[in-house]
Amino acid sequence: MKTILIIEDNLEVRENTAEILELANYRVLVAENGKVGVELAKKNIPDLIICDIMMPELDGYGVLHMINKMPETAAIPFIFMTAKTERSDIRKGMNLGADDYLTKPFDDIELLDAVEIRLRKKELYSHPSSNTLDQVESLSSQAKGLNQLDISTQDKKKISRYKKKQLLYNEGNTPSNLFFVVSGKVKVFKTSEDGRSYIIKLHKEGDFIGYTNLLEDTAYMDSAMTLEDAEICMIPKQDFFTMLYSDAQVAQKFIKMLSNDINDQEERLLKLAYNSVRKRVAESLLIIRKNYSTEELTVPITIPVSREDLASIVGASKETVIRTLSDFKEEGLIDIAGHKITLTNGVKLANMKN
Amino acid sequence: MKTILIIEDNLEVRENTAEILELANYRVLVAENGKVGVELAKKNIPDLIICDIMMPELDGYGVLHMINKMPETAAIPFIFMTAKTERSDIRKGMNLGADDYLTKPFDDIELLDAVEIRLRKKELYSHPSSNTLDQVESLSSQAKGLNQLDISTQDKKKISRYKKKQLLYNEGNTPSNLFFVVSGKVKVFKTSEDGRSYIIKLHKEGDFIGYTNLLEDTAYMDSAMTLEDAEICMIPKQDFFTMLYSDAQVAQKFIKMLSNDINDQEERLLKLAYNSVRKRVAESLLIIRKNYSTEELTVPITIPVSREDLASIVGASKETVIRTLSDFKEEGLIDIAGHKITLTNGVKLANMKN
DNA sequence: TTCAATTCATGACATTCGTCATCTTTATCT
DNA sequence: AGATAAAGATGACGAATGTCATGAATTGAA
Repeated sequence: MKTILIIEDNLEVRENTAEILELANYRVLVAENGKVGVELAKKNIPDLIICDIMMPELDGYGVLHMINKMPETAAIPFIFMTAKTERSDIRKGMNLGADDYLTKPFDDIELLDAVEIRLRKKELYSHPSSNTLDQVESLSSQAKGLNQLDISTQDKKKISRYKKKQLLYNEGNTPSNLFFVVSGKVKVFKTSEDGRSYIIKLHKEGDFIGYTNLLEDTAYMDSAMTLEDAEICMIPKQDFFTMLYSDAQVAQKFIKMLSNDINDQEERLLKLAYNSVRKRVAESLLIIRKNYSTEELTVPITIPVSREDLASIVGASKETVIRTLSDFKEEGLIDIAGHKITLTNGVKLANMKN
Repeated sequence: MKTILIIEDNLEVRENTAEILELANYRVLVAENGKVGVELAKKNIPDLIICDIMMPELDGYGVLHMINKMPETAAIPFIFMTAKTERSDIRKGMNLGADDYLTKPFDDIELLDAVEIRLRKKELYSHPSSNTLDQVESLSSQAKGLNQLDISTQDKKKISRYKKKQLLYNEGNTPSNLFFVVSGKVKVFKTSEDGRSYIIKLHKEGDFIGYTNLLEDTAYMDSAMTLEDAEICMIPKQDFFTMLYSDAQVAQKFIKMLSNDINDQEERLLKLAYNSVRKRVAESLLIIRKNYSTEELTVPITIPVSREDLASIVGASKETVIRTLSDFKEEGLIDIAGHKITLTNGVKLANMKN
């Protein structure tokens, strides 16, 4: 959600504007004068600032000047409001570096249009498409293709067949291969001192496994086990590093994968900390679903999962998870047939309240 | 030298404008209609476009639309000219994403001011100044050594001072800087829908902040706030990527940091899932301790921490955490004086059973 | 310093969740 | 297919944790 700061001394205009923006699903901060506004901007780093020109204490031009001066706020799009439609006033604002203006009175559409276009523009500038970033981006995706090509053509012999519940590696092992899943599902999990395990990640065909410890050059801190019969391609450490050092795009690709993993884990930490088991079970089911199908949530999908594994994803005791599943079944959210669970109402599962 | 493209059907206006800009030492391209203008823009990628609205073939709005559509030209600042001073015409241009406008007739100063400010604005987002480049050089060379980074003596000017409880960035913001902590502590946290927050990581002097979303090129998924007065060095996105792509060692360093973060988070996930609050409180205290001192566990260390922040690290309610602290105090593990907690028996805290 | 605002601390109570025990169903292996 | 092992389901109960309310202590601003 984007945050917008409104700086305006007139209560009515301020509240009115705030209301419109809130209805449009922005987070809105308000300040009744320039001084407060600048402080708020510095503290909260909004995504956009709307500021009146005529104000006591510190006028809009002053605010703009200060915003532009501080590096942390200089890049925030700035829209000023003015009752004066005189050309020179607007000109002055634009020449100070404002990005747009609104002449009072303005209606909802004008406001929302201006806000939206400036937010979009900002994003555009931050993601310039002709710079190195994008070049690397495209090269990287090419590299991805090459990678997988290499793997599939290079050495078919190196593909190992694993049976259900076979370990790829165990906590404490020293990494000597990068794993690439050709087919099948693999769980990566960690076990605590008292024997309980938590599934860090589920992998499906096309995923790489075990790169963090390889990259860090440390022993595995988790274990990987197949959930079903699988074909795994093992890329020797040596080859992996050769690839990594010789091809900058490969490095970029792994950097992106790592960053992505981190963000996923942050999300899970937050949810693990504060969501109820009920909600976590629902989300875990959807996580597994994603490993089996890319269909829309409205399509019922059947997933095979042991209660034990599910509990290890949820981070709760097996019994509690089973009870929750029973509840879901009664509520018509899922169907249970043996260890197979059919998600009949994915939408409701996704919108589960705590 | 900056290149400016003028798109204008009227010969006199076109030549006049071109002349002024050439005198001001810009390289000028001219097009006599919208079609030619778009083609020229695509071929030459100017630094700024000035375009008349009323034109045969393809009018200014159409040009702007096409410029915005093509990724290679979308980020070029666009100033439109109009003889009409009517509000709605200017509005229409701005809403299409123009960056500024000129109303005809305009004089030299108006033109040059507008051009200059838009070029400067653009630069703010995309181009690294030579100053910052130098700074990155120094950061980068020090990063190689993985030694303590000390830039405080080198470039005091580029360091921003932050007060207690100031936001560096907010969830949803678009990253445009990499942050480097020169001094002070910073918390990175995530807030759930129902307002509770979880502290993902505590940073101290010498840490980089905000690299994951920068690397992934996505909006921030967490927020960063100072815990005490701090000095933060901001490295523009562009510079960061330049450094990353040009220097394999820097890339390696970030890869290691990312891998390390992942392993830390895995560990926290496991503990959050199965450890008691009591144990998690003990560990959280030790995590904070690590941010304040590298002394042996046997040495008593005093840490300042609000109960709220502590609860956000533990992942439990504030009251529960406070109760646990009271227990610890009774057991002689810690001393409490205001919001300061002294870890008198770090060893016992570290060996806490569930 | 003094006072107001915030933060800390604690009690009472509701709720969630884990544990253990037991029974039922499903999967696996000849 | 039938035997046997493994996994799933459910009840009873207690411990852990969250919630709300209230008063005490601490901090920060004037």
